[in-house]
Parts: sequence; C-alpha cells; structure tokens
Amino acid sequence: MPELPEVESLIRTLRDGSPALPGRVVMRADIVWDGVLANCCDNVFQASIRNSKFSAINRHGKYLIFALTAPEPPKNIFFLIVHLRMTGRLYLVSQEHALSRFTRISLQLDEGLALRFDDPRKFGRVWLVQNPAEVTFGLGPDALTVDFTYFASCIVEHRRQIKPLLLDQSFVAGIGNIYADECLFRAGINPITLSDALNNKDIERLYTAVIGVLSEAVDTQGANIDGVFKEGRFAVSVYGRTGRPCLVCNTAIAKIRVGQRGTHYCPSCQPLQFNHT
DNA sequence: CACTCTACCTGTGCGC
DNA sequence: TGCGCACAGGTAGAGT
Repeated sequence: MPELPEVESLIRTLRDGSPALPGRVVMRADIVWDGVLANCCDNVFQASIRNSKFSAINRHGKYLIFALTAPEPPKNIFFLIVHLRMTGRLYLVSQEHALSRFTRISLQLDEGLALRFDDPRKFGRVWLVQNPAEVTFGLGPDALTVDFTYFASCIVEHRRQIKPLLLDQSFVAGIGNIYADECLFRAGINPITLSDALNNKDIERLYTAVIGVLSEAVDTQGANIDGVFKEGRFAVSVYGRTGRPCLVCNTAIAKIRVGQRGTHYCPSCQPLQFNHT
C-alpha cells in the first residue's frame, strides 16, 4: 500500500529518474476507465490536459500533485492530482509498452513516452484542478514536516485511541496502516492508548518515531513487505509479523483489530499502561 | 465528538 | 482442481 514514503519515492523517480517527467508534453490522454476521474468527465479531462507541459512534482500526504503549464498564452498553471489509494501504480514507459489489463489512464507524451496509471482495485482517483487545495483542503500538515507543538497539542486535545488518530489524515497527512503500526512500536506505545493519556515523554517519543520511521523509509525507497509491497528496502518490525518474535524482546507479535484495521504490536514492548477514564 | 459500519473494488490465499 | 469466502485497506458518508 503506498503511504507517504512510497509516494515520496515515486516522486523522486519521476522527477530525477531517466526518463524524467518534468518538461514532457501531453500529446493525448487515453482514459481506459473513466471512473478514475474524480472531478470531471472524460472529454473535459482530455481537452484540458492536451498539449500541456509537466513541471514541478510535489506531494501532500499521499496525494501526488503535478503542476502543468497550459500551451496557449497566458500559459496558466493547473494541477493533476493523483491518489494511488491501495493498489494504484504510476510509471513512465515507452509508448510501445503494452497496456496492462489494469491500466486506467495512459497519457501519451512527447519523446515516445507514456505516463501510465494502473490500479487493479479501481480505488485510485485523479483530479484536474486550478488549485491543489480544492482537493487537499481537509488534510493536516504533512507527517514528514509536522511541527512538534501542533502534533502534541492535537494529541492531548483529543480523547481517541492513538492509532486511529495517527491514521486520521486531517490530523497529520501521510501515515497509513503499515507505518502507524511501525511508529507505535518504535515509540513503545500501545495502539489503543487514549491520546489524552499520553504524557510529554510519550508524545516526544511518538513524534521522534513518526519522523524517524518515515524518513528512514523514504531513504530506503519505501517498505519491503512480503506479498504486500516490495518496492523498497525498509524492513518492518511488526506489520505482518503476527506470531513471530519481537525483534527487541522475542515476545510473539500480536494482531488485533483497532478501528476495523489489522493492528500489529508487541504486547511486551507496547504494554497498555494507563487508559484510566 | 468519537466510534462503527458500509461501500467502493478485486487479487490473493486459505480451508475443504 | 476448484469452489467459496475472509481478507487486505484509504477514504467518504451515514448512522449510533
């Protein structure tokens, strides 16, 4: 599942890899499945993006934000927003490369290239907007650069289980199920601890864990999880390791459901200490 | 406000 | 081999 580190990794590949996306011009848009278009119809999408040139690539949480320059003066800037959700994939290939059965959009570019969006589950969406905030207005600050004061005050001002709070994109943007489990493990915090029961030291450890886990995962091009997501080299400690020994204390990793999500943790390293009411 | 459930989807992997 | 089914999870929206 692409989360913040996988999305950031993808941006770097598209921006700095070879071939690179910035500077490429869209010759034609092929919408293979129009359910992927979140805010416009097939015709409008094709007409709007045609002959536009890709420039900056950015990200807010798990949303990819592609700046494009329209061809005719005044050459206004607009944005293609992409959310990969769970199984979306975005990649640059030669136009000769055959479409996969899961290709939903193929953008034909100059220089014989194509930007493909594949998504078996059809959960991923794309938007075309004048301002990225039209899509990202509900998101909290990006998890990689969130500041401690904001982070700490949101935690104590709410009274929610800490894991669902970490997953709440309006609190911080970018953490998904895998990294939520990893961050809580590193911080030694039980996933169902109520947020207002955390003291300053706990919050500091959690903040350090969030920034640390996510930046390490970015540095290693994302997570490496058997059968789930194997693009990168970031080794998970608890996610998907149910029943296997904790890497710190050898206790069997437990799996429970928290807010309808599979949740992995070490009962010994992450004891539930203070959920008084 | 916090929570739970459902819908959206389909590939994968299990038990039988 | 093949069938049925639980499972995976990001997000929105409705309901408790």
